Amino acid sequence: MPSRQVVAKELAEIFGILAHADRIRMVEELRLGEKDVSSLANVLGLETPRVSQHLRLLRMHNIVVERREGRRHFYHLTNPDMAAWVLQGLTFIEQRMAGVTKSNIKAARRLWSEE
Amino acid sequence: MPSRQVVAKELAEIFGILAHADRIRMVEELRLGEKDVSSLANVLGLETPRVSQHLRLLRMHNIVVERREGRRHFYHLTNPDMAAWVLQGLTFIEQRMAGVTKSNIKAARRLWSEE
DNA sequence: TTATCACATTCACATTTCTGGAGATTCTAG
DNA sequence: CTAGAATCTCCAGAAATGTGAATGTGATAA
Repeated sequence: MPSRQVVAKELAEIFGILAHADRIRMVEELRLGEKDVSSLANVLGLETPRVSQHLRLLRMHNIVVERREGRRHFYHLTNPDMAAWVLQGLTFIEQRMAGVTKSNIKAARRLWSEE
Repeated sequence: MPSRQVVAKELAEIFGILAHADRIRMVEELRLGEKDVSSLANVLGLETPRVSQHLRLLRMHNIVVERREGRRHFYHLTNPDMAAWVLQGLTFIEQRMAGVTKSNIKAARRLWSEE
């Protein structure tokens, strides 16, 4: 198969994994460093099983890395730059403006850019 | 709904639309300017109905813009920067290396970076 | 050691969404 | 009207989602 097709397929897979609001928020929550499952669940307002399943997917695709400490499982981004890259995608929703106010975008950009 | 959730949902939608190898290749094919449906179909080795379907999706989400000239429909990227952004995603598959050789990635990067 | 709690993962299942192919339909130029 | 170009419709098979229940593990106490 031509390299373009192979690579496009891989890219599509990455996009597919990030094609979920919960997982996007997880990537952004992990932008500054590791968090354990229950903190994530708490911050995102989700049940632990769901968070765990999302993490499994992210882990299987090497987007996050797990570190165990006692009974807690900490996760961090394999490549912290990914959070910024995802955030850059906001550039392309500003123009569609479909039900998304600019203020919402600004707010999110601000929140996910804080150190 | 908190702005972060709203924005994450929108971002997820963009990612979802790009989560298809054909559509990624289309975005890259359009990086330098407009093309009509049959040229796209030809370049990508797909049937026109399928290309048209993909374009419909991209159009509905303002990722591409249509321009008609006679019986031909030309499409171009709403924001040409998107092609570069998508290409940047390659950064994150280089580390996974799951069945994708580095040479494939380099080749694709080269091809989709040509002017 | 055993019992128990806390944290996390996995399983099973109903539901939803995505996909891709074939054919019908619309639209336009000549 | 005719032919070519592109789009739309329909549907069965595949994949992703979400929820609750069940199962693992590590720490802690008796």
